[in-house]
Amino acid sequence: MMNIENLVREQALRTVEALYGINDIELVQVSKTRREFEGDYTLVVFPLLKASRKGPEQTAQEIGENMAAREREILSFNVIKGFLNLTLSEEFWAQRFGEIAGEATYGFAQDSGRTIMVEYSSPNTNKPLHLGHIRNNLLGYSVATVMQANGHRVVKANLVNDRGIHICKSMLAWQKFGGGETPETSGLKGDHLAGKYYVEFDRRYKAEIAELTAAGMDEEQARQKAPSMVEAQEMLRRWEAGDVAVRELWERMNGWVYDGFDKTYAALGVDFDKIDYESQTYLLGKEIVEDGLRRGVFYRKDDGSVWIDLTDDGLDNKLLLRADGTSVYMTQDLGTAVQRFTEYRLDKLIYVVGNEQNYHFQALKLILGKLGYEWAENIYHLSYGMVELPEGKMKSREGTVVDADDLIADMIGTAREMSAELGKLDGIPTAEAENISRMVGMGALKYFILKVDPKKTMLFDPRESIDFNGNTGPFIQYTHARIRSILRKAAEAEIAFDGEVTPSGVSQAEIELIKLLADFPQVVSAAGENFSPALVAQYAYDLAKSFNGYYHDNQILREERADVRHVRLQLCEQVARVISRAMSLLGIEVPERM
RNA sequence: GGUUCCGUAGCUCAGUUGGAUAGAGCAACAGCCUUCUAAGCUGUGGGUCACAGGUUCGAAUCCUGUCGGAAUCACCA
Repeated sequence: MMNIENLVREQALRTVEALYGINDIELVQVSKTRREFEGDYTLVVFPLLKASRKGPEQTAQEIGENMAAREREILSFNVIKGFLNLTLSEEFWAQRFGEIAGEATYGFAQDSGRTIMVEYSSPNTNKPLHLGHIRNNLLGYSVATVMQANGHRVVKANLVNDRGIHICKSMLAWQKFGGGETPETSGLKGDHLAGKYYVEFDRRYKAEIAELTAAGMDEEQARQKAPSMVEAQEMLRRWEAGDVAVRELWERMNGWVYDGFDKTYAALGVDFDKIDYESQTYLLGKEIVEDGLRRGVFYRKDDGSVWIDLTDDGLDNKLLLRADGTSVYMTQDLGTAVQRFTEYRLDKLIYVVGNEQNYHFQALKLILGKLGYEWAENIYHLSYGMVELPEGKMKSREGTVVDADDLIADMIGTAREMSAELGKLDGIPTAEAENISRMVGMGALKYFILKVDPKKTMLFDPRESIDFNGNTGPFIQYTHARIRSILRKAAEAEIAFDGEVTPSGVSQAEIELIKLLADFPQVVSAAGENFSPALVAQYAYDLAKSFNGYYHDNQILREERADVRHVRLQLCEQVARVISRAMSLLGIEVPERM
């Protein structure tokens, strides 16, 4: 099924070729006609004037007449300034609608044979997830789904940061002040429990620094000499040495955290095909560094540390191996990248990581390129903006973080209250009602996050909370539920509406919706090319919005002309289907009723 | 200071890669439920697209500069 814009474009090309000898498709610009003008597609004639050697109106008129005569899909045309507005026939739209309805996987591309890895989430195991992680997880999951819809094989990867000084801080504080507290004894979710002791560590640590500086030590030194920090570093050394007691504690606490994360992931509806742990991968990359040294891509300083000079590329010198031979973040990222491309024969590796790491990924890509890996260009850093609060950035130390679990519970709670207030779920069994509240609450949250262009910093105001009216997830879900309700009623009344589309039942109002339905495959492909679920979100909203207008102005079940009713019901079914599909790309479920 | 990104209505965001009179939602105001779900629909008001140049038939979009904001430039991850 060719997209209509291209179809019209080719028709226009045939005409201008015959008229003016133009055979450059680049000069043939076709776009959708703006709402305020009559027509479906518009040819911009300005680029053609040089060849036509006539004024804009005259050229447009001439092309219009020729196209209308030549192409049976073109019903009529009008000319405004240099714009040729073309109207396609109702038969054409009816036929296109039939094709859309008949395609089982409408909107989704054929197998591309390409494999794409999407790395996302990648949490630290010392504290619970917050709103920033929510954006990461929803984006990563949605981008992965969009890539699948574009026909690619997708590997969703999570690289858990399960080792390091931050984990030791939680462990140490728990060991000293925890009194044996476990998720079982206190009822606290495991990740929150670890977070509690991370905060406790920080509190003690700060107090120690204050004490030391008061005693005359300078701040930098106090940070290093504070007993808590000394102990935490000692613990990290013992961890690296494989100390049994430390490892046991580490495994125990991380186990609690994973149980907690699993619940949050389940609530968010995200999942992974491959979960790696840095404790397993952090030694990767050392031989790559050796290789780079041999080949003169890297250099060694007198102290033994290894570096690369990226100043010619506008960056700085970058450390790859410490003087003591231990690896840094970059070292292991080089190692994992090589491993992933080799193991999975990846065509693309997408890192969903916040924009605070732009520099790192710029360097990573450059270094891999300099090492001669030609796939380095297939690394893409999907760099998303921070989620800010009205007061500015979230700071865990100042307690201004919006906790993921709290927010999820809030959203579902609000959905529940709102349903009760509106009486929407009266008479529905409790379990189903609860499931609907969950879908709607999560739909509101997910849509709120995903409708924003990933690279932009976005603002979340907890006081105003997330809306359920207007340009929101629930609005779209509501439209779907409403349509499903009509379709249920049609089934009850035993009104059949399958089979061929009858062109006589298609008129302007229907065509407006069919046009939108026809856009869906391009939206999916654009979302893939731009790594932007926001395009899908915007589309779902436009479609729902349009349908609501249509619904308001037109009767469906009560329509008396059988052919018209037939088409309208088919249209309902297809709009519901495409809404549901678009929302599924965002990881948002749509209810049958709400 | 270098690099990257951002600046569109009071607020939150779109703007299909250069096209026509820049669009939604929220908030405000005025309407629409004995009729298929009012979490809906319709209308009103609200803009120097940060600013200044440039490129051209045409610029919110591309280029240059200025101003403002964010991130980053760690032997942290």
